[in-house]
Parts: sequence; structure tokens; C-alpha cells
Amino acid sequence: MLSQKARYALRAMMVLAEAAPGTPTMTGELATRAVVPKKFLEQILLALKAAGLVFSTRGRSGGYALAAPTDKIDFAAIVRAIDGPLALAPCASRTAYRRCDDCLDVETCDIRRALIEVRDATATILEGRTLAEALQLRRRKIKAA
Amino acid sequence: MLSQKARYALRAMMVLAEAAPGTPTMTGELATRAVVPKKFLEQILLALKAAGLVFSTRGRSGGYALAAPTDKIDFAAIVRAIDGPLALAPCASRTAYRRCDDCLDVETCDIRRALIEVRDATATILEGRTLAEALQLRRRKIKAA
DNA sequence: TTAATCTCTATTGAATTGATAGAGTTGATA
DNA sequence: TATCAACTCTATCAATTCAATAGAGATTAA
Repeated sequence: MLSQKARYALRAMMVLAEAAPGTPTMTGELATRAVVPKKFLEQILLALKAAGLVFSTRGRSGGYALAAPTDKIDFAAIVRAIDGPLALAPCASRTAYRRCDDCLDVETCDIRRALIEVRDATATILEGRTLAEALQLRRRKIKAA
Repeated sequence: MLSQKARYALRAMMVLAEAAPGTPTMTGELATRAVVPKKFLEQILLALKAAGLVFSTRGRSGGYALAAPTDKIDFAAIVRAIDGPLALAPCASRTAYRRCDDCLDVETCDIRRALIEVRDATATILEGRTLAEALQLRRRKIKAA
């Protein structure tokens, strides 16, 4: 399961994606629009910033904005920034591979093989789903209704 | 990520899969062979039993054995028995659907759509990977070496 | 009857999660 | 240049989960 924090992050990024590129949205407004506790959102935004997904403008009339066009930011990057690797085990991660503490033999591990397949499938889906695409799908859905 | 408990469970089930069908393996031996703390393994086996994946024989010369042929037990069932739904959010689960506490609109949720794709891909892979198949792959690998 | 086994519940310590608090820094603007 | 609204950072908190251990009880083959 994703953490609550990661789901908040996804929602907040979707809200930022709706804003005009480059124009900052302040944390307070973002918290309201994404329905996230403000002080908690601050921490989330700091993490997203550390991951290079957003940038901030300090001082009065400051706020946060996406660090890249909406078609360059995908769900996978957001989830990784908050919850870490997508894989179901450290040994199945490609972005953060680590031998499991109690792994007996990495090469012949039957479980690992399956977990790698899962992580690849997950990554393909989440890396293919950008903010731009998600926005577009939503607009199409609203139009159809 | 899977819990340590789930990874222990997968290992233990693989060991049980190697045993002759119907003949019980006692917890102590299983703990040694799967390299899992014995008392912790007991809890895991109880959960697997509650899920109907193994059955137990009590008393002297008792133990645990698979409740079905190795080709009828897949990784998905084992993971679900220990860690719960495969999905990344309650609202993306098919076996245990539940609306997210703070979900705004289930129908138009852009995030949910992606998470459902992930859960379907994950389920397809893990439901397709049975104990029998995993054993067979391992034997092939050992032969090749 | 006994000893070996599973069964069940409780407890523990550490880590994580979700959230709040507050002092500090920055910078546009009046 | 003073001010105030914004971001920044670290600490703290309660609740929960995780990983593991402990021990008393029930069951059954020998």
C-alpha cells in the first residue's frame, strides 16, 4: 500500500499541474485545494523539492510550482520521492537495489524472480502515467459526462 | 514493500512444497530449513492455516503440510494471507475494495485509475506464479549450472 | 502417562506513520 | 527600510505496526 503521505503528494502534484506553468501556488491554497493538512503538506513539498519535482519561491508571494512540464513528471517519480522504491523487496528494486538482510542466494531465489517481474510491470505503468496524461483523461471524462 | 513476515511465509511455503504431499513437516524443522525464527514462524503458519493454504496435524509427530497441490497455490494467495490486498490503495483493490477515507470522487480519481492498472498487473503475475512452477524453475536452474 | 507437537494470547522494543508546533529565514512591497 | 506573508527546518507527539519472544494450554502418537 502507498502511504497516506504519498497519496497526498499525488493529489498535490495534480493540483500544481493545473496551475499555469511557472506561477507559484502557496502552501495554504494548495492545502485547501488538495485537501491535505497544511503543516503536513509542507513536509511533503519539502520532500518533493528534494527530489527535484517542484521548486519553491520564498518570501512574500512565494509558493511552489512544478519543476518540469506536466508531461515530464510521472506518478512513479512522485511515489518514489515519498515512499521509496516501487519494488516489493529491496532485492527486486532497480533504482535502489539492496540485498535482503536474510537472503540465502540472490541468484537462485525463486521469490525474487517473481518480485522483479512485478516491479518491472509496476514501473512501466507508473512511469508511463504523467501528470499531463492524467489531466487529459480527467478532462475527457468530465466532457463525456 | 512486502513485510518480513510475508517473505518468511513465501520461503516456508517453498520448503513445504518440496516435502512429499500430505506428509507433515514440523515447525522446528521448517524453521531451520526456511531460516525463520521458530516462534515467529508459528504465527505465520497459523495465518496461512486460517487462509486455508496449509493444514496442521496436532500432537506428537504432527506438523504442517500444504492444503492443496503445489500447482494450485500461487504467490498471490500467500502474500494476501499475510500482508493483505496487493493493491497500492484500498480503492484499487478488487479482493478487498474500500473507499479511501479521504477520497473526493471515486469515479473521476486520476490516481485510482493508475493504481488499478498496477494492481491488475501485479495480480496477474503473482497469481500466475505457483509453487510448482517456482520449484520447476529452480530445478532447471540448478541443472544448468 | 508422557513427551512432543500445535494453539493461542500477551508482551515487548523498535520503527514507522500521520500530524502538529514553533522558531527561524527570506524577500516583495509599501 | 520596516514589515509581513511566505517558505524552511527540526522537534515532538500519539497511535499504530512490525518483528520477535514468551509461556501456558490443548492434543495426540507411542
